[in-house]
Amino acid sequence: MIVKSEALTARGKRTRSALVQAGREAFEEQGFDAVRVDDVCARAGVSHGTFYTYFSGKEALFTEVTSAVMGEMFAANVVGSLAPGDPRARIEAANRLYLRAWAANSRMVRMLEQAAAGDDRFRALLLEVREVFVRRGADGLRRLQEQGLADPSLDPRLTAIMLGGMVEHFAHVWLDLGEQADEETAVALLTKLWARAIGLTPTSITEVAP
Amino acid sequence: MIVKSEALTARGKRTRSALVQAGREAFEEQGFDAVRVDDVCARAGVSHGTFYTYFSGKEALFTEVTSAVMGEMFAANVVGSLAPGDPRARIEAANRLYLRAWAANSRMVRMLEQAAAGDDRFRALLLEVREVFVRRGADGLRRLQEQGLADPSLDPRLTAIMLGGMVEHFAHVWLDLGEQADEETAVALLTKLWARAIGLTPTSITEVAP
Amino acid sequence: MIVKSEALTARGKRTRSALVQAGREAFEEQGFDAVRVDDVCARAGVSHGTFYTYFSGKEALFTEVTSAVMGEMFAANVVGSLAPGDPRARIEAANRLYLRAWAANSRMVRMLEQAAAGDDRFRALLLEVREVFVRRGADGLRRLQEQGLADPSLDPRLTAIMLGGMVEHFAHVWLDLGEQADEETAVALLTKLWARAIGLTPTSITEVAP
Amino acid sequence: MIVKSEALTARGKRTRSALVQAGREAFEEQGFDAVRVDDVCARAGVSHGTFYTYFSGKEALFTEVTSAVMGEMFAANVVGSLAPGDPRARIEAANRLYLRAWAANSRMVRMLEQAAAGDDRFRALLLEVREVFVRRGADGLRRLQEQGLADPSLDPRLTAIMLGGMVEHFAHVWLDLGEQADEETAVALLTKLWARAIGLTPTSITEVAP
DNA sequence: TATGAATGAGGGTTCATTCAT
DNA sequence: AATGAATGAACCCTCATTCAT
Repeated sequence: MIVKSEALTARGKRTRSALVQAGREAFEEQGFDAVRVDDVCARAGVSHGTFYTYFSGKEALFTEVTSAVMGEMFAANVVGSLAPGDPRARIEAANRLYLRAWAANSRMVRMLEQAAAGDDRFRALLLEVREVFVRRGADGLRRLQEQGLADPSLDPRLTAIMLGGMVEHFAHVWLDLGEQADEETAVALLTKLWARAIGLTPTSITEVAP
Repeated sequence: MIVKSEALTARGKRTRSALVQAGREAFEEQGFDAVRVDDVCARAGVSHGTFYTYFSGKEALFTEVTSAVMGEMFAANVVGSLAPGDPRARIEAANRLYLRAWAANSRMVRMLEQAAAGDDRFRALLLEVREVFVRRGADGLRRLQEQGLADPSLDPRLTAIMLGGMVEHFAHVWLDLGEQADEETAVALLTKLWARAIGLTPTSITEVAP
Repeated sequence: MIVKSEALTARGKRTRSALVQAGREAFEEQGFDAVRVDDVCARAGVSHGTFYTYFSGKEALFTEVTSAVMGEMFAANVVGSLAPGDPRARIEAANRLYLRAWAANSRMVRMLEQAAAGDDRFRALLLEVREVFVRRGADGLRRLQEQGLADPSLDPRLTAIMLGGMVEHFAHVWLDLGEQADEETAVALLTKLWARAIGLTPTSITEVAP
Repeated sequence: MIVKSEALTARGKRTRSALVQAGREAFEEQGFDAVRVDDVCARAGVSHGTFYTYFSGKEALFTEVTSAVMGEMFAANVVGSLAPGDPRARIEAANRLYLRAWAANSRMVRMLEQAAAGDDRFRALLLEVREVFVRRGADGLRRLQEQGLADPSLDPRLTAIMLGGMVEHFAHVWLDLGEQADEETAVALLTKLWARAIGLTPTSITEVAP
């Protein structure tokens, strides 16, 4: 008797999203295996019987939570694509957004990575999200190459994976492992390294924003 | 009545290392939580009871295994430091060694990352290993800066973290997530990106370091 | 707030009998323990809560259903008693009716047997129904004995139990366990065995019916 | 880590058979569904964890118990076939043995009937046992027919099913439903009914086999 | 040393029943 | 009358660990 989001009374919707929220917090704090269904229920303030009204089990909740997080990551990426300006500014904006998306979702993505090691469905979800970021990075580089602003000999996909990985990995070290750094410094350095790595030609008069 | 490596009969040593080996395989394939002590014993061809002759529990075995892996990572790093040649060649050699070290230990390091999220002792071990790599990268960069071969404005530590992360993360994407690439191409590109990112001045005549 | 059959709106009556019908089907297909109240409600097209408007619980529904079935068995028996004719024809008619009553109710009677093993109320109901059949059989035999048509040394009750059991059991083997046989052959053989077993004297000129 | 009968230490064998014995008692008293694994463990005097050392679950225990019971039924039948003497004496001996086999196993056979309704594996086991009895009865009748001692027009299989069913069913009514009767009377009546039903010719001089 | 039987805390899940709407 | 969300007792099962042999 599992109930989906649709066709729920207001009360049901409230309970369901309380469980999703509680689940997200629990997974982030403890990891998939360490989370007990009862923990989630206690956080959400419902009995454990109620849990099974909405989800078939712990894994189903996890799927729901990760999907939501991945959705946020997608959204962050879309917003980022609106950034205008000269190439360097765009790279900087992208890096900043990327770092912030990670700041919000880092733990859950790591949980997903963990889950992906043992379950192909999670693996597929992970690869799907990753692909969006890779493609966006590769497209950006290709455009610069076409405009003669970046080294045309670089393989766009592989380069995007490597430099994107640099940002993603730094976010992890920074946020999860406690490496000290402030956002401004980090974004500036990431941008400098990225720009130079692709051989970005400084547009003759690089008027920096005031 | 746990027995350490020292003071063991030959038979005891054999049993113990069979358990460590079996444990490593099991952890790599299934992850810490999914591994049951029985799995390890079955792999090692030993009865359950025997396990506790050598280890106080599953966690103790994990500690032992991760320590061994970290030791291999250290060793790889040390070997890498012997590489001679011009800066570019040294960076290339380091990247190649790094990728290979990951090829051998990627899964266990990820397990350690996972364990680090919930246990401070594992966290400390992880940070310790990471520090070795970071320091080596930072030292290398500082030397180049002193020789006037790299951009002196770069923060050595932060830059080493970022570029080292690029390599580490690529190894993960390549080996664990199945991104297609051959080692030569990957090493060449990583090296090119790394070198350009730090503003490496192409040394006209490759004077080997003293 | 359980509502009985009397004093119900038309709508209420419809809902109630939908539940009884759904319950009978469910019990026949799955057995008492395997049936969940939700199954019954789903079959009846009613929400869980509504069930308890009409029945105090699963057992109450079961009681209702079995009572109905037992009623049908009684009715079958009554109809059978109207059969006229010579003794052999009456025995044949009774056997045929008995087999047919089982064809319609076999599963539910078995459920009742099952329930009777653990609950004295069901046991009493079962014995009550059985008694009707036994008594009818014993009375029939006694009449034949008084008429000098059957072996007077037979204990009427015990004989009725044994020969009646033969018919009942055959019905079970035939219908529930899938033994191949057609009704005509079965009824003829049961009648022959029964008649001979009680030492039925062939009435010299048996033709009664017009 | 389920352990079969073979390859067990003496202690293991003791524990295992204690569980089987406890299981049999529990199933007989309460029926499959009502039995809790913990009940069985308590009866056997072991912790519930131990149960799973020997059986994969409740159903596996039930399979084991029913197999044992069916084995006893087989054995009873084999012993019965040794009975010598004139036809009437043989029928009487068979009926007595049959009643006694039921006295010992009645409850478990009913459990099996119950289980057979929902599980084809149990159904197959039930049919297999039943077939042995049917075949034995049919063979006996056929031999009498060939010797000119019984009505040759009777279908041996169907007749055996019906008369065998009479005995089986009486056993149930007698033992499970509490119908009052003593064994001697019951066996004598069953034998008389059976013999007359098949038209057994009284052998003038009852020569017992040497 | 090695064995494997025994233990029991701990966790996931089901489902009859209650109750506010 | 009907609904369906919420409850929690009751069960099944796993597995790390202990211990007698």
